[in-house]
Formats: sequence, structure tokens, C-alpha cells
Amino acid sequence: MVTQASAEELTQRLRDAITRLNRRLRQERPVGDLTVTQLSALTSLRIGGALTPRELSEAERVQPPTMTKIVAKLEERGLISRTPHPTDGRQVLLSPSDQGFAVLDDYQRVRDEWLAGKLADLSAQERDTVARAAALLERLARD
Amino acid sequence: MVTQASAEELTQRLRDAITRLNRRLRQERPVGDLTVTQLSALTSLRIGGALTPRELSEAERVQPPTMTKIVAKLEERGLISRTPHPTDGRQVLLSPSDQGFAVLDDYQRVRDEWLAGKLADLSAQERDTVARAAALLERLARD
DNA sequence: TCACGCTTATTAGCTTAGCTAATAAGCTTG
DNA sequence: CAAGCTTATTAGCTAAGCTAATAAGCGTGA
Repeated sequence: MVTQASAEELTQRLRDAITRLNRRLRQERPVGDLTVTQLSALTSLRIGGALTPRELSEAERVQPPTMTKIVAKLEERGLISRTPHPTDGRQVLLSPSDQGFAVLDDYQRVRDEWLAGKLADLSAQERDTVARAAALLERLARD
Repeated sequence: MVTQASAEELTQRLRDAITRLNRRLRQERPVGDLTVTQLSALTSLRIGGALTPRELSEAERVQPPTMTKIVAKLEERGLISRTPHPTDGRQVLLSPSDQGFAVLDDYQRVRDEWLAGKLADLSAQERDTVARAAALLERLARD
């Protein structure tokens, strides 16, 4: 046990760290570029394959109308395409368009430079801690 | 080394985890309650003592006009008070009001229940990982 | 000493991101 | 096949962020 903060302190500290780092991440967006929210949704589509808006909204932990907006932005840019659901006329299947995949590839290489640089400054052991924590935090967020 | 993800994967994963957990945290706000942003600013004032708007905006990694808005919200609720700067007529000193301190104390006890509950579900070892990572993430955000 | 240039805070106006409530369309089932 | 559920969208709101422009005060150099 390296640290022995109280549960309250840990909670507060983690919330502050998340809040500020999130703010910092949002700042790093070059103008005219995808926002963190848009990128995250597009990434979910790549991971999840073709998803309906509802499924995507659940994956992103966002209400359906919010996802409608995000999807609209991505569609404006031609990054996703929609196909009718084979058996259910209400639903729609969303997936990244060819251009969407291309953009994702670009981001994977070019983007996140700030965060990647920061992580590179850490020791291998610290990076390992962060990697394990990232998995835990995802689990937390997943419910 | 438990994990051996590539640097790119780690970056992407951490960004996603931060983004989603942040979203989840924002959701947990009871209506009529302080937002995460407002709480963070108020906390900075408690930690930093009397700060000018500029200093506070730097602490929160936000542009000055954004901080003007946040401060206005907090003032509406009577949670911070402003006093003129002793030597510089342009500047203002902000600090939590008595009520602001009281609210902070309340939050410290009552709030963050969701996150605290989640953390309680982790094993002691996992919690330790998260605690160490939180410290690292704060350092990352600090620049 | 005082005019000009910097700093600080605010205002105005925009975008994004989130929410709830209400609608419309399509399914499903008794 | 009507009634009720599910899905997606629309409408309209708030919060949170930004940049550009303004106004006030400070400080300095000719």
C-alpha cells in the first residue's frame, strides 16, 4: 500500500484530477478539428461496428437526443454513413464512412500528441500504473 | 509490467476513460446543485485563499471570460465574496463566503457518493492503483 | 507630467455539449 | 388490428467553453 489517503480524499482527488485533465484535453483541440466528444463517438463506432443511435448513446453514456446532435455533426462532415436497419424500420445503423475511417487513422497517428508527450515523460512504472488505472476507470464509468 | 499496451493505445485508452468518467461524474449532479465546474472553482478558492479572477482562471485552466461567468454563478448563490485589491484598482480578490465554506463542508461529506461508492467496490489494491494514478494525472494536468 | 501602451475584468456573441419533454413513426402483442 | 411500447428526432433549455471588443486602471518614458 503506497498511499493511504482516506476514502473521501481519494474521491475528491480523483474527481479533481479527472475534471482538470478533461479540461486540458479539450483545450488541445486544433480549430476546425473534431471535438473530443465527436472523436469518442466515432471511435465507438469503429470498435462497435454498425450501431444504432440508441446503442451508441448508451456506449457514450449520453441521452439519445444528445447523440442525435453528435451524429448530425459527424454526418455534416461526411464521417459516418447510415443504412436502414434490415428488419426494423425505426432503427438506423451507423458506421464510419471511408472518410471516417481515414480520419480515425490520422488521429491515431497525429493527435493526442499532448497527452502522449505527457505520458512519455513518465517512468515506465508510472505509465504502468496509469495503464492499469485507465482500465479501472473505464470499468467505473461503465457502471 | 502488468500491461504492455503501445503508447498509442495507452493514450487513446486514457483519453476515452477520462472523457467517459467525466461525463458520468457530471451526470451525478442533483438538480439545483453546484456543477462540477463551479465546485472545482470554489475548491480552488478555498485552497488558494483570496485569488483574483485571473489567477483563478489560470488555476482552473480556463480563459478569463469563462471564469467571469463561473464567478457570476457562484456570486448569485452568495457563495463567494469579492473585495477590492488593496493596491491595484483593476483587480478584485475573490474568496468563499461563510456560506461558501459551509457548502464546501457539506459537499466534502455528502457529495461524490456515486464515485465514492464505485471506489469502495474496488479491491484495496485496485484502489491503491487508482490513488497513485490520480496523483500522476494531476501532475499531467498541471502542465 | 502626462500620453501611450500594457494588464485586468467584463461584455457580447458564438459554438458545443448536455439535459428533458414532446412527437412521429414503426414494431409487437393480446 | 388497436393499444401500448420502442426508437429517433425535434424543440427548447442550461452550462461551459471560446474569441473579440471595451473600459478602466496602472506604469513608464520622453
